[in-house]
Amino acid sequence: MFQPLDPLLHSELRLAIMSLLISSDEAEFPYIKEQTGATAGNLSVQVEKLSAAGYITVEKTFKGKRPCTICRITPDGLKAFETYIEALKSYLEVKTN
Amino acid sequence: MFQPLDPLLHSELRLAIMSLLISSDEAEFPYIKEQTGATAGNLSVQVEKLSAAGYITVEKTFKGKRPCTICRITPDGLKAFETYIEALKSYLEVKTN
DNA sequence: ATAATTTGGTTTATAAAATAAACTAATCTA
DNA sequence: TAGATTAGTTTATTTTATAAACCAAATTAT
Repeated sequence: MFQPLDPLLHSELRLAIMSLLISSDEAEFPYIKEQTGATAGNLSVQVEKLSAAGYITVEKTFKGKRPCTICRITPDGLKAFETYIEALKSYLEVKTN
Repeated sequence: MFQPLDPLLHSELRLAIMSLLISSDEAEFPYIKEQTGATAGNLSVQVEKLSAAGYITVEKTFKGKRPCTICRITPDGLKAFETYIEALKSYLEVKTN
């Protein structure tokens, strides 16, 4: 009937992060922060969770002299996102039986 | 960019309850319990939250001698559900800009 | 008849999650 | 060189989800 919703993706901020990374393939921490309106602390925690799950990679590099954290979606992350959307449909479609 | 997701609906169980009520317009507590696979306790709590928000009504009646709790969606609930789906789309569509 | 079981829940306690506040460290600017 | 800004992380707090424990009535078995 209802397919389970991946709890890692069923979160407003983490879903927004994944959505951004699907669209832009790679994004810097401050950009994600600006686009999502999240606080840096919250974003840091959620990025770490997605990274720990293998849904995104986090590269810590430099942009000139300043630190620069770049996030990218992984194939696993893309797969999980697609599965999540499919699962969501089981909640959104009107059942006829 | 991203539209906020009504936290009352952005919950696996509450979303399932709302989904059932949209499809069947009216449903008994044990039926919802069976369809969602939720425990009675969890279901009771989430039904109460939806009821407190005015998204559903809860009628406590009897079926023969046994108590019977009937849930129905309200116009407000339907509206909120539709708004939630629209908001979700802002996370699921691939952005081109 | 009464003891055990089932039905239909509610209340309460616990575990997990989201979020913000506080903090660190380096760089830029006045 | 003092203050402000950037780029985050860590930690504490609040909120939420969930299950366990509980209650009451009805049904079934002994």
